[in-house]
Amino acid sequence: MDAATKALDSILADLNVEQRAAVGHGNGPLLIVAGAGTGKTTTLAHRVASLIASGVDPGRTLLLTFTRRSSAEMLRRVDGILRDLQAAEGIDQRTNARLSSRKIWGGTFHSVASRLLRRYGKAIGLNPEFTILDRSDSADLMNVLRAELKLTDAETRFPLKGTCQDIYSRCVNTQWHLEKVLKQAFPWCEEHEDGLKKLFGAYVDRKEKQAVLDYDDLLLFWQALVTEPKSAEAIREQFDCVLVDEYQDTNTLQSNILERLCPEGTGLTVVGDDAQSIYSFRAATVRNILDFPKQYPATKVVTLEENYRSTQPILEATNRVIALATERHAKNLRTQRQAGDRPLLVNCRDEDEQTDYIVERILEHREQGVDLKQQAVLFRASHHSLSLEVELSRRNIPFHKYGGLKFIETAHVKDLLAFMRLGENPRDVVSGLRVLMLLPGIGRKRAEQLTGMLDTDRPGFDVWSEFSPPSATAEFWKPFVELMRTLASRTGRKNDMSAEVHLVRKFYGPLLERNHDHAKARLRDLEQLEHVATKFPDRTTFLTEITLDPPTSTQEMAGDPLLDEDYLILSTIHSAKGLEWDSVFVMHAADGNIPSDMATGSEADIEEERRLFYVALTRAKNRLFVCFPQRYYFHNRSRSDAHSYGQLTRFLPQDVLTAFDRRPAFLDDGPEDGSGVAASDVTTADVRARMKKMWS
DNA sequence: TCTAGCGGAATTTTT
DNA sequence: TTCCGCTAGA
Repeated sequence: MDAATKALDSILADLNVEQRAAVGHGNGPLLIVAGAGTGKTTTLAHRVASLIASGVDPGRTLLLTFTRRSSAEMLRRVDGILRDLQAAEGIDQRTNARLSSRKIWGGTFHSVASRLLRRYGKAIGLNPEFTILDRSDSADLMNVLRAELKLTDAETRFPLKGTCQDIYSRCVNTQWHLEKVLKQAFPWCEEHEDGLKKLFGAYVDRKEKQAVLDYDDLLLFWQALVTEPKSAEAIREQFDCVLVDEYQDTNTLQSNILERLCPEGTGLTVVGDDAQSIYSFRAATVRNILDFPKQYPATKVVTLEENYRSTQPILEATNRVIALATERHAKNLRTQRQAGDRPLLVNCRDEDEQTDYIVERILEHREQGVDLKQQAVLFRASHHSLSLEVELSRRNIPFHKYGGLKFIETAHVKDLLAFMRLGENPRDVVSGLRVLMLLPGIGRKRAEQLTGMLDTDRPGFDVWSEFSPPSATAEFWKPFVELMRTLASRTGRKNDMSAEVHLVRKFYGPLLERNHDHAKARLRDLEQLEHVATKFPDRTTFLTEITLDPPTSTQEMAGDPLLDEDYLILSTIHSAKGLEWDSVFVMHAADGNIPSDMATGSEADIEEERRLFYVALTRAKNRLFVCFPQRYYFHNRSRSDAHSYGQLTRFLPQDVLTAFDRRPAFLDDGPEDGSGVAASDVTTADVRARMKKMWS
């Protein structure tokens, strides 16, 4: 055995048998079915590291992850392993920089697509200077076209812009015909099939004219790139190994790209857990992972069942929850960590009591030495945490919130970015219209006229100097055109991005105060954006990254976080995927919230909500709390105490509940005997709730 | 042609 | 409660 092999062995020593099998597997297609907390990241990182150590060129390795955050984490782990390896081999890293993850192509499907398209796009006739529309931009464009095509007659109630966007996106990502998509997912829009066809045709044309791509285009054109024989070969040539994390959340289009990238599955590794598939609303299909072995008959399947995260009592509960799912790769998670508290189902009288309970427990844990950072509160929908946020602020408990409305989606940030996008790509009419309509005196008509003037091949914004603005616009017009010319002149250069944001901010600030409430807070946001911009080398990178990978929490924008700072985590369950904490609180575990009322249309929807609940529970290492408010007040609670009774989530039926301890939030509080409420949940509340349902 | 104001509708998860 | 689209008046 030579030194290198020995070193590799010592690195693998910490892994279990299955993990080692996955890491050491050869070049054939590999499916790693990794249950929650079974060391999926560790395994994948070791596989990447060992590939590199065995001579695979990192620059020819493609690592596709679900978020930028997980990509960074994965590469960090790979580097750590490689460093250990070199130390074990006795190689000084400074003299041998060969083993490094630096050149790996890592990122999300979308960000990798954007890189590839900027490099090879020409081969399929794509202008590599494209700018990217986010979801709401693309809905705005739909809206413009909807009006142009006169599809908006009040009588027919044509679908709203967001719905049009959803339908279009689903067609692209499922690769189904419009008719089938409408029938399956949007039956109430079926009568508009012809109009939608017209709309989508126009949408495709317009995007081409404007040199803009939406999220779906990034994947669609990547697919084209690997289908077109000439470019396909170049791209396939580029990669020896392709590894995909969170495979259960990929869609048909993505699996199709992989198939063309790795014919027969050669060099392809996918990792995932069908029990954690929670993105079907984005056209992800759990079939991808379930059918992978059929798609690539040579597939080796490795199943990881040894859980390193949670205690046995927690695992007992989560196993029971997922056992009720209808179809899945068989798995039964086990752990060596026998000791620990049983998970707790906490009956709260109402939302306020839920908030109080969570806050008190969290503080108590901190007293016991568990950092806030090691505790998380999870919820189905972003707004579920609002009252908790208020209480945390009141008590001066710092927290970071993940998921929900992002900083980047707020009107003022979108406004500011629109200036820069227009500077980058004067053909980007959506940004053009947005920016122009900010100016007083300019509405839809004049904005359209002005963007039309840019349609010529004459570069820059000179034509706008010839425009004589209405009197309301007069004072803004000259500085505006000046600003746009400056921005245009900076295109394609390495630039100080914060200076550029500053330039726009100076012009836009006064307009913001005219157009929006809470101007002060919004202006502060823009200052933060200016600060963040310093990190980017040029405008193209800045705009691309901020659209494809927006900051996940508002606090993340506030510059470098202090490492020693401690804060509580609040997160939507979706955004909590792949993460773990010592203590986890799942709040609002009532039917209607989990599963969400919005997602109980079909059997498949409900199954996905079940998996979502499962994902939430499996984030916990040592302590798990499921909170359930029994009473929900109606919105104007100051005027009346009208309320309805919630029912415990249907994902915790009696035989699953045996794995939980049950307890009221506060034992000796309130007029009623609290323990009575806790002992049985079949009370008049249920009867009344059922009666209410009959009439609603 | 723009904008303010009114009434009705919707209300999740995200690259 | 907020957001969207439409209408009427400037």
